[in-house]
Amino acid sequence: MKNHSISAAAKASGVNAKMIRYYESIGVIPPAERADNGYRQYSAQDIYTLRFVRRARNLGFSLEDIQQLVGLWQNQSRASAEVKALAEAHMQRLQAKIAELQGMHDTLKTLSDACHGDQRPDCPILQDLAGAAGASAKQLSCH
Amino acid sequence: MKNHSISAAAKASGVNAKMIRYYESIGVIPPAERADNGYRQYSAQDIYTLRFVRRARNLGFSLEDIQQLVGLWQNQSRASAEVKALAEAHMQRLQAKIAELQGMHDTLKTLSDACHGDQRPDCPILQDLAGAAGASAKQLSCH
DNA sequence: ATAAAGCTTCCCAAAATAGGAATGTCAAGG
DNA sequence: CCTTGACATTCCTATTTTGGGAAGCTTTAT
Repeated sequence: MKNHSISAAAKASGVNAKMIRYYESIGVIPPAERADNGYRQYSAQDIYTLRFVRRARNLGFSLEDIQQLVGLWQNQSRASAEVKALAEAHMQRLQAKIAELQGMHDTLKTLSDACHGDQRPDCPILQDLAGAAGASAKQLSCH
Repeated sequence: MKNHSISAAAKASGVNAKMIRYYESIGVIPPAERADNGYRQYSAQDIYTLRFVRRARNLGFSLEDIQQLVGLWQNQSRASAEVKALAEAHMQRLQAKIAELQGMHDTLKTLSDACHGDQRPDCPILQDLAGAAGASAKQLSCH
């Protein structure tokens, strides 16, 4: 039964109505059926799919990934190995990103700790960014 | 002496010529002086500034932040406290992002470990994304 | 009947980077 | 002197995801 309006589907799924139309337009979800007046209609199953998309977004999957995942999810005969491979690839991307951010943080921490943080203009953070010689500058140049 | 072309400045600073023009257009760096033929000219000091921008980008500062940092950097009388505050605010953002990504990773790891990853279509990852009841689903709904 | 709310499509914006087109300038070589 | 190639300029377009808004139609409620 396709009896939910787009705003009802939005509320039930947690996906903004604007985003639902966008996801449809780029093919992440199949085009919604239309009522006689042209309004989009959503079934409970459609809303499950939307919730699926939102959860995957919350896990940081790109819409491109999600398009694949939705396809696998709606395909009864898909192999779980495919899904696992997608998940593991995404985990690797997450780990790389985490390591990168951690490196940034550590470098900033070193610089910030060395900065007296008062009214004097002398500041190791800016000195380092300016390319002054020194240990932390070496760290930076490795990026 | 402003005697470097934009491509020379790009090579020396590590900032793409296209990006140099973009940074200038949005005011991250001041407008370059022009030679008689209209070409941009860069001094060694200008190139230092560009390198400064690149390093701050490598540390993940937004161009908005960098615009402030460049201003502070070029201002001889700025207080190091201002710089330190910017750096610490950025460190907090980094930590929050790291925690978020780590949470995503941990959730995916739990799901992936539970997935047998073979030819059978039964897959806990998809089940969870679909909103099936269970511990990991509860985790997800907290996002 | 009229007003409010909801739906439609279409346009525009953000941030940062990249690619290309059209045009102009400079230096070297035939 | 002229051509060629490299480099410069500006302007347009695209990317990704989300959001804001306008104009116009439909439904619902008063």
